[in-house]
Amino acid sequence: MKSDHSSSPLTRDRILAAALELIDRHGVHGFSVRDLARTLGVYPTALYWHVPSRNALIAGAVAHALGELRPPDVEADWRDELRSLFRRYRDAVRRHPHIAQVIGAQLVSNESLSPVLVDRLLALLENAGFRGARLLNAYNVVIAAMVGFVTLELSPLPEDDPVQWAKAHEARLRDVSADDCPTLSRHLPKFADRAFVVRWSSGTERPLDASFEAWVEVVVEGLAVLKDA
Amino acid sequence: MKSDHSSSPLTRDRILAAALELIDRHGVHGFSVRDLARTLGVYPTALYWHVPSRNALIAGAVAHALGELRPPDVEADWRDELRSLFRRYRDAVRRHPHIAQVIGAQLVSNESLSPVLVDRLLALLENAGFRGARLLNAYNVVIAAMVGFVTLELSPLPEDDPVQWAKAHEARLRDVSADDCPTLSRHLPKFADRAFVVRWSSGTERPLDASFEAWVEVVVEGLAVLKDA
DNA sequence: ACCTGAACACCGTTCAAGT
DNA sequence: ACCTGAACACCGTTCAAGT
Repeated sequence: MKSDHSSSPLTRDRILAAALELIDRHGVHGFSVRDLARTLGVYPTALYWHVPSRNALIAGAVAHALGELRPPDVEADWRDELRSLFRRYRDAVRRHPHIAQVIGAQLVSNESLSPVLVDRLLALLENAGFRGARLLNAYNVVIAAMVGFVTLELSPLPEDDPVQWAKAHEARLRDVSADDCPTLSRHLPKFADRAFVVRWSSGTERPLDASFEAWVEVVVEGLAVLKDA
Repeated sequence: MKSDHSSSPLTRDRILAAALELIDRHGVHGFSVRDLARTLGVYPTALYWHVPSRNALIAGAVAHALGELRPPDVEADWRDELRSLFRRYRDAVRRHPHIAQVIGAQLVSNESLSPVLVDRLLALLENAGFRGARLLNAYNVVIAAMVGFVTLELSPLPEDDPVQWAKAHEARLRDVSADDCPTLSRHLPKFADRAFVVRWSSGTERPLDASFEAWVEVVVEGLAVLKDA
């Protein structure tokens, strides 16, 4: 399971692959340069010859994880292509859930989406009929939609003491007063641990599949309205 | 400008307010417990009597920043209420841009959205006609939409060396080949620094106002379709 | 109840030195 | 070109001790 990295020689690729593996295991917060060096059987400072900083290591690992993400087919139906792009993206991130927070929340990760993907997405939207300012807006909407939901869905528990935090949050929700929050407490049974804010598990353990599919439809249908507005 | 915190006595509220101020100044990455203690004129360990951990400090500061966020008016038109909720949320986060990454990317921040807000949002959607599983999905869509775009828009530059990173990323984009990426390079003039991935400034300096408004319409219109599907 | 003070086990990154 | 090795300036958190 845990592959052996302590063979020679050190390359940028081997370093990033090992970094991704460590992030998968311990999360971004728990990822340290010194740990990585230990795994690779070198001095921490040896890594600085190949990669400029810890941040660059994380960004590189994320790019490594999203490298496989297939761009849309420019000639096919734009709605179908967007739907499957959204699903492919989600699947790719779910293989490395801890990177979600980095992609959503750090501009560095912009490097992790390939220019080719951007190009094909633009071509797809242009073929669909989006022009000028509408093309720019539609593009931004698609990227935000693709990344946004998954970032939230897979956002990790506090790294300190996840188990205790989950129990505390669950208790806090059960104690919501029916006087102050009548609608929430009425729906709590069906919402508990299945809705943003009203949950104490990450999407890794409890995926929000149905809501994700609804999300995809909302965005696609909304874009159709925007196009013909 | 930089208020004096070194007066007595230490309370949870004073600590969180000071923490928020430090995060505004140095970002989450640059925020340290020891710095905060210096600001407050106490030993670092004194803080641990009031707050359990650094993570709790950050979560508390975020909650402090979003405390003012006004819930929707349950009786009014649901589309208008969603539109203005989205705008209020964005305005609130823009006052403390560095917290965006925490809200989007850490489950802890769930504590920062008040149960009352959740309750009113649910009531609004129920009044609009969403029922059962559709209500759950619509709710998740709204939260993801509210948080998602802004998290991406305000995601910070790499804390190491922002200026140099921005220049490097700009250069990388200008060098995109017209052979591999014909559509992208054709639209680059209009897209440069105004679109996700294709930008090197954060939304703090270069807000994506028009795309945000498009986003709001896409989500609202898409939800209308979901409701009557 | 609330804070001091020392101590523990870490960090990321630099720079000179080796090969 | 690539890595060692020592060193710098930090961290978050614990725990016993003070008041």
